[in-house]
Amino acid sequence: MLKFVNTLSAKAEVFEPLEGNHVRLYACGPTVYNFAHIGNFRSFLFVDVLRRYLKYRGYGLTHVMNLTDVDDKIIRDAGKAGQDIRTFTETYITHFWEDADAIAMERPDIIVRATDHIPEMIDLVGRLVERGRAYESDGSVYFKIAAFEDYGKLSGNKVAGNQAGASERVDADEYEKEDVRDFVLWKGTKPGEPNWETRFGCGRPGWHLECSAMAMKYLGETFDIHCGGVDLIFPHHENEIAQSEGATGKPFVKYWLHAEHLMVDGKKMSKRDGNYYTVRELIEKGYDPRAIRYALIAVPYRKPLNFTIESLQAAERRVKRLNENVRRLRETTPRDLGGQPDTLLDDLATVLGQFEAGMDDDLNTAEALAAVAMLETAVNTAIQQERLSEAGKQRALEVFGKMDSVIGFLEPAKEELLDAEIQALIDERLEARKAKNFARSDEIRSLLAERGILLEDGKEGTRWRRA
RNA sequence: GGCGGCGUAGCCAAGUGGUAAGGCAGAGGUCUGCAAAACCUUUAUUCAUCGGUUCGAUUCCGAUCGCCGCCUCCA
Repeated sequence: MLKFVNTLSAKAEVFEPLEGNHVRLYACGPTVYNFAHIGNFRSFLFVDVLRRYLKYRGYGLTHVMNLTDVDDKIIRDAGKAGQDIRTFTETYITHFWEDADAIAMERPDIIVRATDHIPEMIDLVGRLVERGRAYESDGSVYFKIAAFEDYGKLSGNKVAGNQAGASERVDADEYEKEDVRDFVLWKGTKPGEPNWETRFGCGRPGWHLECSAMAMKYLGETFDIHCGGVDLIFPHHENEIAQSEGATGKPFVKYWLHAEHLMVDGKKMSKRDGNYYTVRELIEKGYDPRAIRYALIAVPYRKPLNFTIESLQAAERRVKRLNENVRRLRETTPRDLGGQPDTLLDDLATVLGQFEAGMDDDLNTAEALAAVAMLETAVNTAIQQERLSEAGKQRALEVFGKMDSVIGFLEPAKEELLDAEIQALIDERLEARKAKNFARSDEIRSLLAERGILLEDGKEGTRWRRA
């Protein structure tokens, strides 16, 4: 039974889609003003694992992700680059997907840009104004928190700016609000900023508004799951609830799921503090992208993850071993067990059960990965003891495939052909080894190495790989 | 100040009211022309500390210490 810890209740709840077998999922995407760092990707990979597991469990899925392509930092940095924001953000959107592809992130079904949804946002603002939950002031439109009783139900935070000594900052706000708690829906135009002409005047959308408008456009006024990082709980998601429920009078989201932060050296990784790694930077340093994926999902999503190069190196060894173990399984010739019981089949069932139990438990990837490791040991043991049956081999490959549809660490099976000359050398070496002619064997090994082919001798024969 | 999270072996980490999964690293062994890989064995009398509840707590309650996050843009 699939369970999630819902931020709304702070409890584990059994997952039941609102309608039949179909899940509607919204996840806040990146603000595309720079390269996303691996802390951002931890959050996106959590959503990736979630979407993969929902599909694994047989659910239909509509997964929407937004790209915030208009905000203060985008305007600032596009200005520095001398580009319009569309051109500027296009570059980082491209880079975002390059990184996402490298770490095997599946694409959401619907990917939307904020600037393509201005009419929907204005429509939402209109509904809030009609219901008395928003007001215009000095060219901007604000949400009136006093008119929305449920404000704070997600975060437990009733009021923004309640830190001791916060009054100065609130007073310094450049917009004219009736109440310091109120937040801006539509920002009145300012010189030099991109803006849209609307019935609420010339301006641009507030950040929170974007997600409410786009989520409801594609998923309806009430949908199943909304994800994001914990730092979005307040105020972003709290404000989304206020805007959406304030306009529709209906529940906005059934399950809110939030990923904890990635830390580096014990501190939250962030662009502002400069203590961050990007995916491309780690790849350039030679780390395996699949290992980056492993390191980012190995710790369950609701726990802070302290990222270190050591943890990445450990992940790299694991991913390499996993791929080699699967390759060994593919290459091993099964045996006839001669009527002896095939205990591997029992082990496979146990291990798959643990994998699913772990994932069912609020996506406990640590437990699921333990199951993967035990699967590897069970298979290797069967091979070692020469009791891998045809049925066992097929089932083991199937189980690896099922697990990998969720975790995504396996390289696709490569069918590489060797040229005839190299194949002849490998064959000759095999003969030399049989004849215990080790001098010739080593000589051929060197010849092959010069051609970029490395040999590895194992119990099941000699394997080659490209250097 | 308000709200919330965390503290398990050298490191990462799961987990439970009934006596500690898994991974990485380390040690020993099997195998091997050498090596690698693989497999086997081994690595926490103990789960930050101190109290309490209980037949029994790492797991529940309270206190203390330490670390982190949100309350301003943030994944």
